[in-house]
Amino acid sequence: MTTLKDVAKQTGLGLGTVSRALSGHPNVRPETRRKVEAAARLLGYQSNGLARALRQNRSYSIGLIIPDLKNEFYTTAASVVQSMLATAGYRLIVCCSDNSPDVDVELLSSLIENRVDGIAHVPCTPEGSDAVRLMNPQVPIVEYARRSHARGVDSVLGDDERGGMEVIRHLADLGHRRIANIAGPPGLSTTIDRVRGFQEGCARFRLPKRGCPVLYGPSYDAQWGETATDEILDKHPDVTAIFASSSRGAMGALKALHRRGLSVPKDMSVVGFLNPAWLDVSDPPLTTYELPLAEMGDMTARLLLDRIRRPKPVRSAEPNVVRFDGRLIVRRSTAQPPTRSVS
Amino acid sequence: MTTLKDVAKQTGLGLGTVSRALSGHPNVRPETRRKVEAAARLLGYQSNGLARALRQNRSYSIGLIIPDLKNEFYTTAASVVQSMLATAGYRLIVCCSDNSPDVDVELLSSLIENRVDGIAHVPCTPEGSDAVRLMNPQVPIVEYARRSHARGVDSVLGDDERGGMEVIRHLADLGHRRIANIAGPPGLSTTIDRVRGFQEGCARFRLPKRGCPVLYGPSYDAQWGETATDEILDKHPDVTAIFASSSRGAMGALKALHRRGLSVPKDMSVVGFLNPAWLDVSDPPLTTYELPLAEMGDMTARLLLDRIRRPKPVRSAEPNVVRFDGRLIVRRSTAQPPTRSVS
DNA sequence: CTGAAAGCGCTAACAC
DNA sequence: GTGTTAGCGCTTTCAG
Repeated sequence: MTTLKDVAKQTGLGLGTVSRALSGHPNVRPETRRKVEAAARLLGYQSNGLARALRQNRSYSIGLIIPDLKNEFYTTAASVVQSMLATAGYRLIVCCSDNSPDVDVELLSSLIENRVDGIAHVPCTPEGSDAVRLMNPQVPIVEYARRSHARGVDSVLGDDERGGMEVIRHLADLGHRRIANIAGPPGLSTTIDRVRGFQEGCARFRLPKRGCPVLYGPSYDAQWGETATDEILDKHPDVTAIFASSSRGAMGALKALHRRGLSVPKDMSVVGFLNPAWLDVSDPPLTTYELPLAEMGDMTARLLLDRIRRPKPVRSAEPNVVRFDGRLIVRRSTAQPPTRSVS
Repeated sequence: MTTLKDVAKQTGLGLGTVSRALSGHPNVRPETRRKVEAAARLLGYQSNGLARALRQNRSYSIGLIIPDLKNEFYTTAASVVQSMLATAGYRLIVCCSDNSPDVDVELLSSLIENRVDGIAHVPCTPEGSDAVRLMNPQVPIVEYARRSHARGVDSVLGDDERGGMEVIRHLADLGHRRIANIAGPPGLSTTIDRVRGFQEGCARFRLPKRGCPVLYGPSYDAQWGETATDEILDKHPDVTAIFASSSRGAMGALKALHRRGLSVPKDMSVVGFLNPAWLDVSDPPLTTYELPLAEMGDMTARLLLDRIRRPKPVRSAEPNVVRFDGRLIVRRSTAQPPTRSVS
C-alpha cells in the first residue's frame, strides 16, 4: 500500500508537511494542502491507523464484552454504545464471553494487548473486571448491567431489585398469594437483585414463604424457563403466578403452559422481565418490568468517553455507579388467581 | 506500560531473544524461555498488539459491518462468526451501518485504515463493497445475506427466492387466491429475491396478479408491517393471506390485525420470514420460512479465514457464492381462507 | 542458540 | 510554513 512517504515523494514535500496537511494541522499553506490532498487521492493513499495508534499511544477503539450477542438485553445497549462512540470517532470491538469466566479474562487481556482506549464490560463473575486492573490499571472500564466487586470501575445498572418488588406488588394486588420465581444463574448480580426484590416483596405483602419458591437455573434461556415451569407445575401445584426474571424465561414458561393446555392468565398469571418487542404479540401479551436499555447504553458510552478524555486525576475519585429505574408494564398475562385457590 | 525492552533489561538478554522466547519460537533454550517468562510475569508485561500488527502487516482482526445490531437475522450470524474467528485467533470489529450507504463507505474505509485482515459485509446498496476494492484491492471480503454487484467478493446468501415461492405454494395449497406481500426496501437484494419468489409463485399457481399486491416499505420493521397491514385491509379487502417477508414485519401485521379485532388464521392467514424464537409463542404461532443462519455464519467465517490464509493466487479465481436453502415451518397462523371469499 | 540492527508508517519536536 | 529527525514497540534478518 502507498504510504506517507510515497505521497511526500510525489509532491516533493517533506514527510512532516504531508502528515500535517492530511491531518488538518493549521500550519499548512492552503495551496500546499490542496496539492497534498490531490496527490494522496491520486495514489490512493490510505493512512495506517496502526502506525498512528502506536505513535500516539491511542487507538481510538474501545472494547465491549457481553455474554451473548443474540440477547437484546445486551445488543440494545451495544447498539447505542456503538453509535455514540462512532460519533465520537471511536470503533467498537465487540467480544462475546458466553458467560465463561475464562473466556472473559482472555478477552480482557486481548483487548488490553490491542491497546483499546476503554472497555465496557458485562462481568460474569463477582471478581468481574479485576483481572484487567492487574494487566493495566489505567484503562477506563465501565461495567454494564451487572456489578462486580472490582474496585474503581464505573457501573451502569438497572434497578433489578425494585423491579422484582414491583412485580410482586402487582401480583399481590391482584390477589395472588403463591408466586414462583424462575430466576437465572445464582452468582450473577442481576439474579441476586431480582430475587432479593422478589423475596422482599413476598415479605412485605405477607405471602407465605414456603408457597413462593425461587428456582435458580443454569441460564436465562427459554429452555430453562420451560423446564422450570414444568417443575413448578409438578411440585408446587398451588402456585397461581410465575415471575420469570427474564423475557426468554417467560417465553419458556408460556411454551410449557401452552403445551400442558393451561390458559394464561386464567389458570396462571405470568410476568416477564425486560421488554423486547415480541412481548406485545405473544399469547397473551406479557406483563413485564421494563428497563430503559437505550438510556443505559447511552450512559455507558458517556462515562467511558468522559474517563478517556479526562486525563485521570478523577481516577482516584470514587467510581460512578448509576442505577436506572424501570417501570411495570401491565398487559394481559396477569389477572386474578383462579377462584379455586382464593380459598 | 512495560515493554519488551524492559524485560530484556531485567533478564540481561537481548531484545530478539526475549521476543522469540515469548512468541514460542523454537530456537530458544528452554531455560532461557523460562527465565524470560518469569521476568515478563514479574513485570506485568503485556505485549503490544499494535506494534506487532504494524511490523507483521497483519492485525488479526476482522471487520464486520451489519445494518442493525438489534436484528437477530444479523446478530445470529455475527455470533457464530465471532466465535469461529475467536477460535482462530482473530478479533471481530463490529460496525453498524444503519442501512446508510454513506456510513457504510465510511466504515469500510475506517476498517481498511485499521488494517483489518478481512471484512464481512452486509452491503446496503447494489454497489456494495466496491468502495473497498478501490481502497485496497487485496483485503478479502465476503458479503453476507445480501449480494451486490461488487466484483471478486465471495457471498453467503439465503435462498430468498425459493423461500418466497414456498410460502406461496403453501398458501395456494390451502386455497388462498389473493395474497398480499409486505416487502422490505425496494433496492435490497433480499427484498428483490423474496418478491421475485412471491411473484413467480403467484404466476405458477395462477393467482390473479391484481389480487396479489406487493407493498414495498422503508424498512423491515414492525412499524412498517403494521402500517402496511392497515393499508392492505383498507385497499384490498379481498386479500385472505399476508406474506410478511420479515419476522418483524409479521409482528407488525399481527399487531394491526389484533387491533382491528381480526382473528388469525380465521379471518386472515399470516406468514413470516426467518424464525426467531418468539414466533413460537406469538398469537398465533407463525408459519414461516426458516433460513439456517448459524450455518450461514459459519460459512462466512470459513470463507474469510480461507482467503486470509491462502496467499492469494485464488484471488483472481471466481468468487465463491454459496446459497443456503431454508425450509417452511407450518404453524397455526395459516389455514384455509374464510369461506366468504372462496367464491 | 543469542545479540545487534534495521525498519514497519506515522507523529511531534525541533530547527530553519 | 516546511524539512529533518527521533522514536512508538515489535519482529526479523544477519552475524556471531
